[in-house]
Amino acid sequence: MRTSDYFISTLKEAPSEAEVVSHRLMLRAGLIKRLAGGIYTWMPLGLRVLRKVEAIVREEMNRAGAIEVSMPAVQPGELWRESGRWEKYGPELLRFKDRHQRDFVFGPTHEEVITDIVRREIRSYRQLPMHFYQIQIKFRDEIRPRFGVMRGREFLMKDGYSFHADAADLEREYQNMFETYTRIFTRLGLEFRAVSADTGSIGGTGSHEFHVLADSGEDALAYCPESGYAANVELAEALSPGVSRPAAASPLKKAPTPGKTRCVDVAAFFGVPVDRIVKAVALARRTEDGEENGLALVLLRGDHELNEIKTRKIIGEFRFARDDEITAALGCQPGYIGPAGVGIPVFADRSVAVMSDFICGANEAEYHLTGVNFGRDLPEPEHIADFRDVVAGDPSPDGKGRLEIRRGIEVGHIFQLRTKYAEALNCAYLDENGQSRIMEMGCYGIGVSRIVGAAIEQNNDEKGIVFPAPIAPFEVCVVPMGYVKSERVKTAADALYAHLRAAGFDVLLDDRDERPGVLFADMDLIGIPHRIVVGERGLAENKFEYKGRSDAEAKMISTSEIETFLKERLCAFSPPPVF
RNA sequence: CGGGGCGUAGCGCAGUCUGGUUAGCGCAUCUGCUUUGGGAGCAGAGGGUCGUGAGUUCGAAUCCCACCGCCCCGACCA
Repeated sequence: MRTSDYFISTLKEAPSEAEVVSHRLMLRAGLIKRLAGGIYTWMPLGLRVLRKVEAIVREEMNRAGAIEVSMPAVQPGELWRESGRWEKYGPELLRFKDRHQRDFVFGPTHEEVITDIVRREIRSYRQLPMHFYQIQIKFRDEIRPRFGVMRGREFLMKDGYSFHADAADLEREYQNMFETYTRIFTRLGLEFRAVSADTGSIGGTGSHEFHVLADSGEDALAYCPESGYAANVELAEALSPGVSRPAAASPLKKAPTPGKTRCVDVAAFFGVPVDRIVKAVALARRTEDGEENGLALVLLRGDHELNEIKTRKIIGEFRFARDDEITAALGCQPGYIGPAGVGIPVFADRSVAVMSDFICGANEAEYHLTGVNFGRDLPEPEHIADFRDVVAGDPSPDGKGRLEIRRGIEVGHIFQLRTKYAEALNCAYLDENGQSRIMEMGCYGIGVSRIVGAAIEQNNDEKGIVFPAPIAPFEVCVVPMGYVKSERVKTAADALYAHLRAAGFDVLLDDRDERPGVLFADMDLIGIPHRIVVGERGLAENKFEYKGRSDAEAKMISTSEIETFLKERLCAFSPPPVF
């Protein structure tokens, strides 16, 4: 491609709406344009990247034995009523009516549609297993779209659904997908990690998320370098401290702590580490039917955070209590509440259960208690369990080594659904004995458009994007110094461009009549991994100048050796040409 | 949903508090000349419903009200 025949639209300054680096760079490089909140046009350059990601995903899914289909984005509401998700999905599901006032949704996912197809098409165990996938636009009406295409409302997703006669075969395909995803993210050239994930209310035997590692990621991942354990912090278990509670040594005292409502402030006020503080989190519980079910306190160490998913599993559905509810139940505002003398259930995290002589709120405005001890000053907690997020340095749940924490962007998720949807939609087959049996089901997602944002989030510098070669919009660019002014340079650049194209390279010739600085800046910004400069200087010695996007220095390469040189540098897993 | 901020040319911004010439600056765009190895210089030009609507006023980008849109934070960390 020649830039003169193409469309490149870069900006020196990023629109002020963009906060995270990948979003800013995608706008500056002209990869995307915003149309509405969380809804973006993929401009030609960005589309090339998206298509390259898509091509790798498709190739590996096909290799793994999955079969591509394309299901409608618009789906009848009736099908969602049948699965029960019309009521359960909530406002993220975009619903609308057609001219006959029939309900429709814009699909956020396709379990209903694929299950409907399979229940009609597949009748015999002889036809199983079957794995269908598609790469298609989804819409989820996110509460708060942000970070450009990383949390957009409209996005491109690969979603696959597998159907099996039994759980063992589902397990086999799940493992197949685990390996396939590992291959996909490796080929994409990304630093990633697979972690155990929460299986939520669905249950099932397993779920893994694939995360691109980046400090700005929305998820925290716990992993153990020694044992290989890795899990989303949502899930990672905080083991019981291997110590028993020390005996009480200090008397109970009440101390004024005006204005000290945060644990760190209270700790600083008393001159003790924050892990000597116990904080009480007031939760308003709900029954399964969603009715209010009174307040409860969960006690955490001052340096720990409540894990909502774990808590939900232990005490059931809840929301955080409002200030007025807390005042009504405990007699003071948040900041000074504590477990002593309260008439509501008190739960304690394992790490709190082994504390003695601790500090906590006095349930009286502007006062905390010190030297507090279970058994002596207040009853033992009703329940002791794991309520907190793990932190760096915690022992690994598999008993070997200590955890470290890194942040990640979730780009893939594989899931053993078991029979949840198949049962709701009566998706059954006849087994060897002619008996009707419900199918086992797995689902496997990859956020194709999110990968583009995540890749940039992970790979950029002050000059712009540093695309991994397999997904760069072009593999190599030819940058002539004075294409319009120098006949010699023009001839050499044209010849090199033709030669590289014939050799199968995905090459961009920047033949714009611009100053060199403009060309360099744009090629750096859009992240082309390999650059060849054609100039009078080099040509005088029969040489081109090569520089990798992240190389510090350029090097001179003989014109006759440039093809071999480039071939050695290109990614071994080069995807097939896209256009 | 709650709090905060913003909305002026394609992008980044000033002007708004304290109403008053023809709404301004940088980048980008177009023309000419010069320049040509890291986002050039000079000269000139085009481009504006000042988010929308309704008010106050002799007069509104500026003040009042409503609405729309966008961004950030919060909706655990008591």
